[in-house]
Order: sequence, then structure tokens, then C-alpha cells
Amino acid sequence: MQNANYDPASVESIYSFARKLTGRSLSEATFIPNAIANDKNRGDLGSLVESFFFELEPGSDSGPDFTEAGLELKTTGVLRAASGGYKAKERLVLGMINFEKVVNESWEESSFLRKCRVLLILFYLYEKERPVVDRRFVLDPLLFRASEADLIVIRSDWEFIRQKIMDGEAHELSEGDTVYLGACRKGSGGLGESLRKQPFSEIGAKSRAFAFKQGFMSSLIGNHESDSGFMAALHESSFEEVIVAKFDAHREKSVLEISKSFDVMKSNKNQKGFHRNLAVKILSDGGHSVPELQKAGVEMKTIRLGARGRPKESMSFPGFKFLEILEETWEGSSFYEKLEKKFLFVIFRPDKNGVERLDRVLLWNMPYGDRLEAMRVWEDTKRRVAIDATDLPKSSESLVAHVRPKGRNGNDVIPTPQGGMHLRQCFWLNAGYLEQVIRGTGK
DNA sequence: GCATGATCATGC
DNA sequence: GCATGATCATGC
Repeated sequence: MQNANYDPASVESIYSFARKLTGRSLSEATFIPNAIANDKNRGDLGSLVESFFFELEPGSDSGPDFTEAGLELKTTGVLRAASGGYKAKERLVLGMINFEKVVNESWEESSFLRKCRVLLILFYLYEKERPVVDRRFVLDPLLFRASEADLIVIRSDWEFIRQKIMDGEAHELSEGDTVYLGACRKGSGGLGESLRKQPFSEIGAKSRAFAFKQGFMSSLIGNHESDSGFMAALHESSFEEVIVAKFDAHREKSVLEISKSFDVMKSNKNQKGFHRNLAVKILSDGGHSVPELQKAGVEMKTIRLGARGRPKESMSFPGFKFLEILEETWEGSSFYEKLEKKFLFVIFRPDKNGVERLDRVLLWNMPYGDRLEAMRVWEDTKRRVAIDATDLPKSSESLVAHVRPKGRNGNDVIPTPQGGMHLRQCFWLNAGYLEQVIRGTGK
């Protein structure tokens, strides 16, 4: 079947297309007919993804879903783990065990291996009350190829299961028999139903399927998380593209919508880090930190615009002590150090109705000329601290930077060279300057 | 509406 | 306990 979105013969192409689901639900990623989207009882997200996102014909069971690429597609639920990451909601079923056939197969030639050598696994956040088409894919897809070490265990599990059937004990199979790959109950043959025949015994057996056990799935997820998102994506895209793609999934969403999608609420109506928190959630797929930013030396700042597109606030930087700045040089100062960095601005903006939305992100370096102006303000500050620490550069004195208090409260005072005590201060980039920076880029 | 002053919540 | 990022509050 022809498809304009990806090349069904290319694993890479399929994978990149699958990544468009990351951070979204199926209904956000593609059109779903109302009759299906509204059917809250519709349980099988996997087949909906196959038909509406990948536009595959309903599969025959014989081979992998992406026949040409030899790739089997799996869609599976995850739950939040106490650690902050995710864990598997349940085992991943890989295909029914055909008691008659499996006994005649070798591991290398097995239909199990043929079908499950390479898996493309999509992880969505399981939320009971949420219709399946609205459940969000919270991790990047995982292209699963069992490691050598895993394969040894999986093979031994598979052979154990096969041997039990050869011994005429299919009815005694149990998931606990094995380590990573289990024979789980699936399909007809439950209580009161007719049992299936097995080749080496007259006793009927419950029908079973091969499945990666829940613990194995959770460990896959854990490994995937730790090298996922950024690092995995970085194999294919630039740092900037990765970041922009993460935010693109939430662009134009209201702050409320974003917070709901990550299931976070303002813990406190004065929670000043709320928007920053949302940005962290977006970048880390629901986690609570973004070590990649630190690793790359990127300084993330949130900017909230007013109705006219001007930042509501100036941007603060680490504080300085009056007595210390006298001993510092510009290039030894923490303000200098920060301004040398690459910034990631996460920009929020109110729409016509005043609803604040994620506008866009911007990776930005301060131009050299503006750093010189920041240096001038810093030098001026140092000079004036020595004269009168209560009279420092105001925002009206420079287009770029100024100095203002930053403290716990009115009691948060530190000593001045003049022998008095004065409110702790820090450097700020002017709101007006930031406005120019933002206007000069993108839109 | 903006400049300036003041302070809050959080994470280490 | 304290630094940090961020926001609130006030007065012109």
C-alpha cells in the first residue's frame, strides 16, 4: 500500500513518522471519525493506530505488521512510577502460541522470532477514564531489538515453553515458569469454555500467548527513558530540532491544557515556577528535570508576554554581594558567565481572549554588542557600589540591563562598603530589551 | 503602562 | 539556610 507519510520498507522512515505521535494522543495526531472517537468503549488503541495513523490494512497474523520492513508494531500502556518515570501497565502480548506448530519449530526458524525480531513499541499513558484515542504517547517510540544478553534469556524461556508442550504439559504452562518471555493466558479456553488440544496429551489446555512479562517491559521502559527523548532523538536531529519538536507538540495549547495533559496543577496560587515546571514537563516527557539542558550548557528561561507582546517582567539573574563585586572582574562575574550561555526561551502569550498559551521557543545567544553593553552596566555597578551601594544602574539608564533588589523580604540585607546594610541585589535584563530580542526573531 | 521596589515558592 | 527563578505591588 502506498503511503505519502513514510516509506513502509524503511525502518528509519517508519520510526521518524512514529515519533510524530510523541507527546500527543492519536486524536491529536490524526483525524479520527467521530463514530470511532466517541465510542468510549473502544478498547483497542493498537489497531486504531495501525489503521488511522499508519494506514495499514488490518493485518494477517502470519508476518510482521510492516511486512517489507520486517517490523512489528506494538502499542502498550504505561503508568507513572513513584520514581517519576514510567512503568509498564501490563505484559506485552506478542502472539498466540500454536501448540501444534511450535513443537516442530526450532528457535532460529520459529514464527515467534520471525515476527518479533524487531518491534516498534509505542507507549501511551494509561488513564482509565480517558477514551483510548485521547491517551497520550508519553515516550518516544522504542525500536526494540533484543540485546544478545536478553536474547539468551528469551530463547531459553521460549525453549522451556516449547519443551513443556512437547512433554504433554501444555495445560500446566504458567507465566511463572519463565523469566522474560511468559506464556500468558489469552483467548478462549477460560472457565467453562472449551479447552484447546495439545499434541502430546489428551488433556485440554487453556490457550496461551507469548508475552514479554511486565517486569521486563518496565525495565525496557526504564532503559528507554534514560537514553530516550533527547539522546535517542539526537541521533537523527540537531539539539535545536529536538527541543523545538518537543514544544511543537504543545504549541498553541493553553497553560491549563498543558498542565492537564501532564496531570499537574498549581500547588499554590502563588507558585512562581509554574510555567517553568510545564516547560520541564514538556522537555522531559513528564519527568521532573532535564539533565540534557545542563549537559549542553543551555539556560532555560520562561517569558510571559502581555497582550501587546511585551514581556511582563524583566529577567533576573543570580544575585551579587556588594563586598564581593568590588573584588571581581567582569569576566569573572556570574552575570558574564550566564550571558555567555545559550538561552532557551519558552514563550507564553495570551490570545485574543486573554487565555495564556504556549507561543513558541527560542534558542538565543546574546549578541556581542549587547554583551558589551551588559559589561558597561556591570562595570558601572561595581564603580557605584564603591561610592553608594544604594544608587545603582536603573532600567532607564540602559536599553539592555539594570540592577534591582532580589531578596527574601525587606530584612534580607547585606553589608555595603559604606558600612551600612542594604537590600540584596541582582542584575536583570530589561523587559524592553527582551521584547526586541523576541520581535527580532521568528515572528 | 512602565519603572522600580519588594517578596514569594522551591529545591538543594 | 540560602540562592535562584519568578512574580507581585506600588507609585508615578
